[in-house]
Amino acid sequence: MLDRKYVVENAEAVKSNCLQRGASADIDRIVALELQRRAKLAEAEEWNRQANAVSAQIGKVPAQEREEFKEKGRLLRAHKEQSQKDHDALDREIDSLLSRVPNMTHPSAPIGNDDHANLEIARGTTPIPTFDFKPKDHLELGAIHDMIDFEAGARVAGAGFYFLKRDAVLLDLALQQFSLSLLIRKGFVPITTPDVASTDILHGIGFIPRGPETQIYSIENTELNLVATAEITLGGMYHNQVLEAEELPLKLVGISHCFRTEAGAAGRASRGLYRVHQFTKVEMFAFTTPDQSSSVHEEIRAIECEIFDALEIPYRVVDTATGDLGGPAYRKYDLEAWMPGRGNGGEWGEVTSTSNCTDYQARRLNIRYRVKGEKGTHYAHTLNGTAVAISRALIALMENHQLADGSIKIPKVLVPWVGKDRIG
RNA sequence: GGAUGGGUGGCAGAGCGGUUUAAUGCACCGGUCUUGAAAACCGGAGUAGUCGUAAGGCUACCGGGGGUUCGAAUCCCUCCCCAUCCGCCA
Repeated sequence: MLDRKYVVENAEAVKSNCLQRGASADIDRIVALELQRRAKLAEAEEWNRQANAVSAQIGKVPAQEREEFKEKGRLLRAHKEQSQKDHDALDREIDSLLSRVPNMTHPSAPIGNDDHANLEIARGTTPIPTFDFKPKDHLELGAIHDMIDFEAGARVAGAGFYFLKRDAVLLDLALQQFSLSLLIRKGFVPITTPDVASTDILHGIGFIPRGPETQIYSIENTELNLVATAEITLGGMYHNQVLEAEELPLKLVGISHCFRTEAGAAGRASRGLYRVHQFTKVEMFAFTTPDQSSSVHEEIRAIECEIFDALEIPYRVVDTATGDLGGPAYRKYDLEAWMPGRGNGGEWGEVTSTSNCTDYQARRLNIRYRVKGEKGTHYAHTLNGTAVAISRALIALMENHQLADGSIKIPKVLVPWVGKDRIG
């Protein structure tokens, strides 16, 4: 959420930002309502002040005059209640309008309506493989080695769920172990998080759990929801907390299951593991001061590259265009891995994403930091980035490392965890 | 899940309907004293919103929400959390 004061004072900049991001938001109305709200607040406070003054006198006033003062107090409180009610109504309306206004945008982010405007800015060290045979997709490879069981997943939980079996399980755990230990070496604090979170935490991060197009599974008769990413729980971890500036940047690496309804995604290219309702993800998260966030964002991006280079998977890095940033991101980089089994002869498919959300999430979550010796507090900046999303990493890994006989080469860095250098 | 006791400023801890602008102690910052330090003494200090060029006002905040009252940290309801005990259980 943006700062109201900022919106009032920079209405034109906010408007043009909304335009670039394809967000329809009535900024003029927000500004007008906010000005009304402030006036109502001043009014309510003034009634309250007068009422307080009357109440303070009652104890000292002679008994026969008390009734008169009480009546005066009642009247003032009634005025205060009315002003307060008006104020609260304005406040709620502003809040609901403001929650649909996206974050401001990094000046270097490419401008455009959707992912076609995304800008490729780098490639990984592993070249796109050339096969002297017809490469199989991960579904065929999975079937050969009995690694993924979609039919059983459907029987148990419906389409979009699956069982990992045999070597896929070893790969799953190997990817987690490898990425986690790499991040621990880089100073990230390892964390396993709840797989559910309350609705207000989801709102704070920028998810809308109960809308018609929600991506979120909610638990009936509770305020709990299955998390779509550990970003939700890691960000929520410090809800309403004040951090010390000297402990920033605070870098976390969390492991969680991720649940997504994928409502409205039917029909999109989604064979196999690419778009599923549940997967496991190793996620980076950072709390920083405002002047640290850009460099930490670059650091997270570099770590994502390091991981996929180490996995010997070809990828490109994309600077996400304004129209494709979503609500909270100020800037976003995606890693798109080469997936030989996608489309006709291979396609890029998103495997990681890292966002600098500046203070957009921290404002609603009320996560602040304090500088020693200075008065007051400031909102922290939050960043998130995928280390490894297991399902998509598996696709890229299996399809890129396949050999003519259908066997799959295990990248060197995973061999210690898998216990062998080849599947099949 | 049941029973009981609790949630007050950075921490400890009083207050249980109106001089509370939340006592007091510790920790913290500044000052006096001292060659320096300690001790002692004096003073200061929370968060947020809002008004004001400023100095400085004002309002809210004693786990969250609601209620009673002219007035609530204090009384009532409700939810959450913590502690201890019991039950159950990976």
